[in-house]
Amino acid sequence: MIESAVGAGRPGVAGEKAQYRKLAASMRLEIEAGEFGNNGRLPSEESLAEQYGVSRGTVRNALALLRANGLVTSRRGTRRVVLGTARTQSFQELLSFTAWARAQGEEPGARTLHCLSRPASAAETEALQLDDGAVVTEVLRLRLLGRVPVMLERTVYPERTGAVIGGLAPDSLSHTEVLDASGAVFADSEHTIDVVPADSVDAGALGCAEGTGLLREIRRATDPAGVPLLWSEDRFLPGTVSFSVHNSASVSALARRRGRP
Amino acid sequence: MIESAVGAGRPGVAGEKAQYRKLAASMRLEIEAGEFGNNGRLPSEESLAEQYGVSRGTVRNALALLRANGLVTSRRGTRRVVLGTARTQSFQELLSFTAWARAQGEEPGARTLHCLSRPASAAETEALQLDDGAVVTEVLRLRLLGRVPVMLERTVYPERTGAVIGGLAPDSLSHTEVLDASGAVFADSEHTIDVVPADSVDAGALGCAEGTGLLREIRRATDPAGVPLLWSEDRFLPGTVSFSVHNSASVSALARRRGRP
DNA sequence: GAGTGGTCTAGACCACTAG
DNA sequence: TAGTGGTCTAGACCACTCC
Repeated sequence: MIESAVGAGRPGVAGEKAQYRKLAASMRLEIEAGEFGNNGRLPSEESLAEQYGVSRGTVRNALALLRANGLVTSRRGTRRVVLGTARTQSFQELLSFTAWARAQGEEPGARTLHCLSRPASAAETEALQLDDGAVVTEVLRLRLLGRVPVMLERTVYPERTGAVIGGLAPDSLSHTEVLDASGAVFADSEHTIDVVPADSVDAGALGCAEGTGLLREIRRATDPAGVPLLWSEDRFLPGTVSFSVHNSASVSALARRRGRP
Repeated sequence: MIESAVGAGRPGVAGEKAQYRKLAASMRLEIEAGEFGNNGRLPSEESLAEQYGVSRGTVRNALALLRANGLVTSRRGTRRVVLGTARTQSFQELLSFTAWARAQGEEPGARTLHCLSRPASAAETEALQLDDGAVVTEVLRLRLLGRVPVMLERTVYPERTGAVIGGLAPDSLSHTEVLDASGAVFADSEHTIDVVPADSVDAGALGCAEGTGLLREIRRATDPAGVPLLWSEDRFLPGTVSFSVHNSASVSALARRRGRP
């Protein structure tokens, strides 16, 4: 085949998804529709390739996606098995409380308790990769589902992103969406989860007793170049949310650590 | 190249790792040693391929591993950037409290509070994919680091694995290692994390007040065929451990859920 | 022994970033 | 415009599972 590989590198139109992503989405629907049954076996890679008119490599890319999301197993020697319908959230929903709430069919709410600019602490300088003496914007917000307080959110933005956030109305909902629209691109995030006793601020805002164990999520998000975009500490009332993670022997993104973060 | 692909499918000796895994491990060391600096840029895929004498595909496999573990970014157009040294744990350490504790340089301990066989509840029948009326083995153990109680672990095994566990001495440490040795293979696991108030059993065993918020981790592990191997609920004293997860826009294994699991 | 997924190669074109 | 990662193809051999 001297004149091979003519139609490769398909995504011609900008904004069009890669083939393997479309394939993965399509297979995801089939799996969720119970096409192969629960604990059913998928067709072989080769037959999928033929069926969809793509190469085996593309099929494998698609399956790797489903594998990472915990939808199917994979092992040498036998066909893949359907593990279940692990509905993981989109990256967007994970970063934005607003987007997440809406996807759950709930009404998200926000009440800004304060929003100020100040010099970064040593820890923040480290976490956000700032220069010494840099200024950050700190926003403290109470987040609601319907009218029920659920979470207290303390977010710290570096100067550039902080400037965008600082000018917003105190009742505006999604800061993440605003940043998105301003051109910021969220690419990676690191989440740390533990329990912390409510202090007096937490207790006052969330309406719980001081000392109540709150579910804490610390997030740090970076753009595609690795530049930190925000750092945030969310404290959830017990019983309001839980986090779930899928893990496989081949790729493990979860870690347990000693003590507090 | 008519006589190409002679040396493909390398792993000749059983137990030998794939090339891309070795490559990933090697690059991981270089990154952790600060070879490219923090926020430094990696060599191009092509130059890595040449340097290590492998194809670009193999290099990409290796880099995908590092990417999933949050060590490097990747985007079209520029070289990869070092994100940091996200020391994620091996799958083994994540499943076995004993293995984890030892890797932290701590002395793991276990005290069996009870171990019994009984009919599975409806929820367990569902989670472990059992037949109606199946019997499970439930083990309740207090786990320690040094002499300090840290966690109360309630594990439910289906009949087959339970038979292996049932015959162990009450002070034996790692059930996971025993199962491993018995031929069970852990391939996937699903973890759910939230906060739960200590009940009287928790309080008595862990030495905390009733109602104290405990960090709860619910795990379900399956073998490569998707067969459930165990279900467990661990309750950690506050401040003893935290969990951390890495996430990227391309593959997200973390989800936030409403309410308790 | 047949079938299947895992690994590897070689080569191609494309989209994007940056000088 | 050159360099780089993303996507896709075609083909090969191997390790493993199961009949």
